[in-house]
Amino acid sequence: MKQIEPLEQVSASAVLDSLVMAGRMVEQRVEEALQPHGLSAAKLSALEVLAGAEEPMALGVLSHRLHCVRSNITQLVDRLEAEKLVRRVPDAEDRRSVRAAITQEGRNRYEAGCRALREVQSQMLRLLPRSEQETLARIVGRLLAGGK
Amino acid sequence: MKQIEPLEQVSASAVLDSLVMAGRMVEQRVEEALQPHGLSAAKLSALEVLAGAEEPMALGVLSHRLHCVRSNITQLVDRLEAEKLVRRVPDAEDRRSVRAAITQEGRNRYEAGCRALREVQSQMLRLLPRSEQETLARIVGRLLAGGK
DNA sequence: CAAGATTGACGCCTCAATCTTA
DNA sequence: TAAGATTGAGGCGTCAATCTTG
Repeated sequence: MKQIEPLEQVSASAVLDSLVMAGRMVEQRVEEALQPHGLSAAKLSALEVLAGAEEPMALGVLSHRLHCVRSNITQLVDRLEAEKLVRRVPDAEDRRSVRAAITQEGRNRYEAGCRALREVQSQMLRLLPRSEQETLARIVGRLLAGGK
Repeated sequence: MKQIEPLEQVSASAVLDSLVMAGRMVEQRVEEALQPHGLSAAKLSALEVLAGAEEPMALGVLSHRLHCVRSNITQLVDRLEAEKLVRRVPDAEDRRSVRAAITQEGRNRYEAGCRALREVQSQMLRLLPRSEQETLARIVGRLLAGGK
């Protein structure tokens, strides 16, 4: 007879691997949904913050809001500016600072991107009954809370 | 009185956002654990496949195993070769093909990386009781199965 | 000096174009 | 022609070094 195997270790890492794969799958689907609109998740996030702001926002502030490093924003805004979705405006009060202002074209693209995003999101959520969505949110929330 | 708000849409996207964040958190922790050993998740995965193979493996085969594109492997193997963890060897049978062979140094680093990986994995899994690990695996599995 | 932003270099991923061999 | 791999360009992220301004 075959010995019972100690599956804990292997199945344990499988949970985390699946979690990572699922996260990537969601990201992938979002990127695909945004692509026809000439947007990416990174660009949409930046536009979302800028669209919700009252005035042009300093790049340092934007980097905090997007949980990334300053130099990342420099390049992201470079790309957004090249597509005329955002404009760099000087800050009169602090001449070290550069602010990003969303353009009308930026707002339009942002709205279109949002619709595509909501579409693909509800499509994915249809894969899970409401109760499992709540369970997933709870478990993943605990994981995030525990993660340093 | 304030109207009851339709929270379904916002809370729905929050589940997916949390899922993506959790996946990234796991990846982040793995990268941090591997960094002291001069490894990344991408490098470790490649070494894992090569260490488990009987003979040097064609780069095209490796790219299939790692679910990525050929040119990605070209560069990944470039970096692994620069660190002497892998060697490119010509294929006598098909001179178009290049095979990657793991070196002894590669095997040593792979073993060290594996230990660090298991360590950080069990550390993260301690955040969830066994029953929730199983629930998470089931739900995430359904999501992965449904994702095209 | 410290805080803004930028630059350059790199990791890791993609795609399109190219080169060599089957 | 098609199948191997590579190259070049670009997106998105990091870090270290630099430049300007406070």
